[in-house]
Amino acid sequence: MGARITGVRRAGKHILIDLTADKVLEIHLRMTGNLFVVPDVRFLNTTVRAWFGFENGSGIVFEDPRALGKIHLRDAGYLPDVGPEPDALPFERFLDMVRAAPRTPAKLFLMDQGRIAGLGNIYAAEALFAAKLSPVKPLAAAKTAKLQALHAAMAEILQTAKASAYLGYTDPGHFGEGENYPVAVYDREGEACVRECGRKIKRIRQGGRSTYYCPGCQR
DNA sequence: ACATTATCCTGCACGC
DNA sequence: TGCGTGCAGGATAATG
Repeated sequence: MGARITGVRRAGKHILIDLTADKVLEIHLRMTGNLFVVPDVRFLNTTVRAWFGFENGSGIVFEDPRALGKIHLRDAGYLPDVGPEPDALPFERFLDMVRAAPRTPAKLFLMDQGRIAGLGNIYAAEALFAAKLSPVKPLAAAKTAKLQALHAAMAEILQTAKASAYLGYTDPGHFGEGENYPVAVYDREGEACVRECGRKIKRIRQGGRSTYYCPGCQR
């Protein structure tokens, strides 16, 4: 289309590539999507869903085995409908959000991108475990100390996550090894709680997805 | 107006 | 061995 890239930004899980002609390329990787810079766009594997070629033959490749990712061409000024990220959310404002959702289960509260951006199924579970909070109870019922712990845990977990994706591909078609996010509860059903509280991790369903938590220390 | 469920898609783990 | 089933993820549409 003859456009030039003028900037690259991120809002929550949305990647925003500013282009000339007053356009913005919005890319959401969802679960298995990934972006690569390749030296030659003539050689692409079968899981490549889209590619953007540069004048010299190199390009950006959007690879996504499960094809759940999304790409949209937006007008300049477009902003995805996501709330602030944890590290940009003052605790008092977080408290206001909590009080505004007195009946929403904690896990669903954390996963709503319109409220707070960045926490998916895995990190929401990890944040609640870190703060020793039940995934099914509303946060409004929790003590302030635990909410402070949760507030800090959200930012810390996402910071760690950005440095080492739990389910990232290091190469096209190959799961990353060794750099995975160190999960404490996610996908550990039946295993002993890492806090050695004597209980085993349970799995329940919330909003159609699996929630893992320790019934011993998350209350 | 709210809450739950289905849908998209593919690969893999599982049971028989 | 192979086949069928179900599940995983995020966001949204559709249904209750």
